[in-house]
Parts: sequence; structure tokens; C-alpha cells
Amino acid sequence: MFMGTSYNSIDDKNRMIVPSKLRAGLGARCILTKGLDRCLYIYTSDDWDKQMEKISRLPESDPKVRAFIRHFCANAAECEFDKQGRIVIPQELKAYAGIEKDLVTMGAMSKIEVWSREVWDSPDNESKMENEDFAKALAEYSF
Amino acid sequence: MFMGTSYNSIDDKNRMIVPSKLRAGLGARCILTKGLDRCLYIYTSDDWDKQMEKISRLPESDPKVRAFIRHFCANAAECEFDKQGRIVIPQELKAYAGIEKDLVTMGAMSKIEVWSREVWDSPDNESKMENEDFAKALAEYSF
DNA sequence: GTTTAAAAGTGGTGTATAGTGGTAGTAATA
DNA sequence: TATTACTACCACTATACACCACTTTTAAAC
Repeated sequence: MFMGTSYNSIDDKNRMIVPSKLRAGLGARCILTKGLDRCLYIYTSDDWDKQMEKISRLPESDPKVRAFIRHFCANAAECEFDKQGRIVIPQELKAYAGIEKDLVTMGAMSKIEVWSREVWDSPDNESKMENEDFAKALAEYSF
Repeated sequence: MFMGTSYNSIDDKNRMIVPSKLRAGLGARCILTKGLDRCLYIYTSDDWDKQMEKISRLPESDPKVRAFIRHFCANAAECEFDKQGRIVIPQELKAYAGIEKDLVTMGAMSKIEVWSREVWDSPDNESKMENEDFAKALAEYSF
């Protein structure tokens, strides 16, 4: 179960550190791909396979499903860590997430999310939850 | 069932004591996360796992669910006790709770709450209830 | 009430490692 | 063959962690 937040940066060779606590939950390699809401997802190999399994059961006759498959799979990259625990982010993914220099890496249950610091901190980022909404959500899901 | 209140402090390495009576109810590790009303929650591993289990069943297609997962996981830290029974509070959580030096730690049923002493004692802390309001609230829930 | 002992809490120091930057080597392309 | 891009490796620094020593509080016995 991935959790916690880290603030790091990407260097001019497009290398990013996967924070050691999160890295411990991945094996020798991982899958990096486009996520929802302008961030990137990192999956374990096993979890990726499960996701693919799920997706393969969706009806391909639906254009939206086809678009989703493209979004999700076409840009997936299998990444290996270097000795310092870094992976290389492909140009396409870097651009999609609006990454320039600063990153926010956070555990999100079964996967890891990678955000551009600017995008994450942006006022129009609706993925950040305010406290009251959180309280409501907690109540809604009976916590 | 956690109960009782303790007054302690955090040192310059962001370490806080979990009072021994409360600590006894946690295992070797615990989960520290953002709570409501500007305090932090400490959960047992078991309790946390149960909540995660629940959350994992929610539909990720809903943006609100995604935001909820982010808020819930990104602000959570798995903590281990050192030989003195201390845990380290991540910067982010320390800032959220407005913790500088003095702490209030209290048992609150299934979880433990950690407050900044200043925030807890503050006149605009609405979590402290006057006796009459308390009675009214109880009546409302037909207690 | 005083003394003693044990447990709980606080503070500091040294070492390992996570994270960052850079360099050299290899492969691909022109 | 020369140039560029990519990959793997190496070295340094700052931080975090684990350990140790001390103080304070609590409890108990005399």
C-alpha cells in the first residue's frame, strides 16, 4: 500500500528519484504511464497486469473505451531503476504532466502518482480536497 | 479503546512521544495522518487497513473519489517507534496541525488525536465544547 | 513521610543512506 | 568518421535514523 508525499525534482536528463519508501514497494522495475487529472501513474508489474486484465474486459466497440485504452496503454513505459533509484521519464509523459523541474510524488493506495509541482499547487487543481469536503466524504463513506 | 490526555513536546528532529498508555494499544507501528479540525490522527495498522479496504472498493472513475484517495493516502505516514517510544512527524503534517513545540495527545475511541497545544487552547477552537452546548448536541442525537 | 527503584520522557551524537550532480562509456545516426 | 543521444557508473552532501546517556516522574516499600 503506497502512501506519503515527497517533493523532488527532475534533472536535465529526465531522471527522477522514486522516493525510497515508495520504491521499496516496487520490484526491480515498474510501469510508468499517463494517469487521470494530468498526472502520471506508477504501477508495480503485478498491478499493471491486473489493470490490463480489467481493461481487456471493456467493450472495444465503444469509442470512449478505445480512447481510454490508447491513453492508458500507448504511453506506458517499463522502467528500470538505476543504482540511485531513479527512472527516466519519456518526453511524451513529461509533457502531458506539465513537468518542468519540480515534482510531487505521492502514494495513492495501489499506485504512485507523479505531479508537476506547479500543476499540483495550481489553484484550479480540483484534485486537491479541502477540509470540509474531506469531512463530508468521510461521513459519506461512513468513517 | 484509547482514552486520556497527555501534554508533551516535539523536539527539533520532529520526534514526539506517544504516551505509554496509548502506545500500549498500538502495535509495533501505527499510521499518522491529517485529521479534521487541524489535528492529527493516529490509527492502529489494523484499523487503517480496514479503511483502505473500504476505500479500494469505491469507483475510481468518480473525480471525488480520486481526490478523496489522494487526500487520505498522500497525507498518511506509516510510523515506527524508536526505543523510547517516539515517532517522527513529517513536515507537512506538523505544519498542518500548527505544531511548534508543545503537544496535546488524547485518546478518542478507536484513534488517537494529536493537537498543537496553542491550537487546542486557542479561544477559537470550536472542538472544545461548553457544557450547555454539549448537552444540547447530545439531545439532538437522542443520547 | 522519606527513600529507593523502576519506568517514562528528553536530548544529543555518530553513522548509514537517500538524493543530487556529474562523468565516462556505448550505441545510434548522419 | 564525427556527432549526438542515451545509459550506466561513480562521487559527494545533507538528511534521517538508530543508538546511547541523562533527567524527570511515578510508584512502592519501609
